[in-house]
Amino acid sequence: MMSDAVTPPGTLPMTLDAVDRRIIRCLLEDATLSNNELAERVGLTAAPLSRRLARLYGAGVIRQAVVVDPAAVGLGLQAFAEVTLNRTAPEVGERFVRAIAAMPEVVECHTVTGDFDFLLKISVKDIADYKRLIWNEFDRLPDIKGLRSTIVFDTPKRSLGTLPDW
Amino acid sequence: MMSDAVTPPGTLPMTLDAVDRRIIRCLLEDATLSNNELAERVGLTAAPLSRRLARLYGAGVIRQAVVVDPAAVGLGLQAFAEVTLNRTAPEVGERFVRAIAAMPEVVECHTVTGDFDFLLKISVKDIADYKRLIWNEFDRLPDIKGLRSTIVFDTPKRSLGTLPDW
DNA sequence: AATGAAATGGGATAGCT
DNA sequence: AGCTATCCCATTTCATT
Repeated sequence: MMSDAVTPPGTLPMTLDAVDRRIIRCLLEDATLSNNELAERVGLTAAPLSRRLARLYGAGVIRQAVVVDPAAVGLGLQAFAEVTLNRTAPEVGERFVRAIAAMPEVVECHTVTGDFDFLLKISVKDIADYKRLIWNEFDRLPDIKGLRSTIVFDTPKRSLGTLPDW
Repeated sequence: MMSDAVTPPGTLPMTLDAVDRRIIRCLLEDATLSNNELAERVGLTAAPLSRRLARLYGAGVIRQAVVVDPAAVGLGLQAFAEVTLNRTAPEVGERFVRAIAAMPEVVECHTVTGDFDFLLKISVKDIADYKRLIWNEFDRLPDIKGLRSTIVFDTPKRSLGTLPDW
């Protein structure tokens, strides 16, 4: 099979071969693997593996992260908010993005197609905290035409990364 | 201020003090920090920091992860799908969860309040790939009453973890 | 009980074949 | 890519407050 040349953001195009993909797969399954364990699993020795890893990290294909368990730090409630703006001018959207950038409760902000403009993912302590966020923070923002909240019960599936079926 | 006792999933309750929180904050900002750098930033030496880290990882408060840049591996399209089921029996939902668990394109699945049952986050190559997923995979599933797609233009904010304003 | 200093052990990486 | 050697980093032990 051919290796597709792909372009990480802000970097040069990079070609991933089958070994690179196996490396990524293994790391997605277990990010705590040592280079020796990882090398063994992908059928390599430590040195070339180390070089490949450096390439992948350097090109921005993968990056290390530390994930916090929300409940463990007192964030018991997740929600999605569909936001519609009065888009009278181009800078309305940019102002909104700047505003939510300053709100730590807003964990993700996507601009989307459809009958709303932004889909936000929000992480707060509890329902009271969510009410405070909506009433005291969002309702202060200008140009918000509509906001629909969807509370998360639970999350039966979450995979930090995915790969096409190579 | 008091340290709240919190309960990571499947583990014993754990108390996080101010130093723990600073550690977590620093790691969220930069997961590649060495223990020495991290120790310096939180005002500790390497030894006690190492112990605190072991505690945090052991209790499941934080965990290491490797994040893949979707575009870099050929996944150029993100979407959200709001799914409504014919919930005639309790096992309908469970069957659905099992089905989407086998679909690598479904990166997240949340059960939610509101006028749909599941919110899915989906990561695919392009629009053609998305059509294939919806038409060939989802439309084969029984009990799906409705599905509304929302395509992501871009993601102006994404923070892998958040902390309450301690 | 938790910190800091020092030593030890292991893993990651660079040079070479 | 593999082997080897080096170096750096993480961790453990111990003394200390």
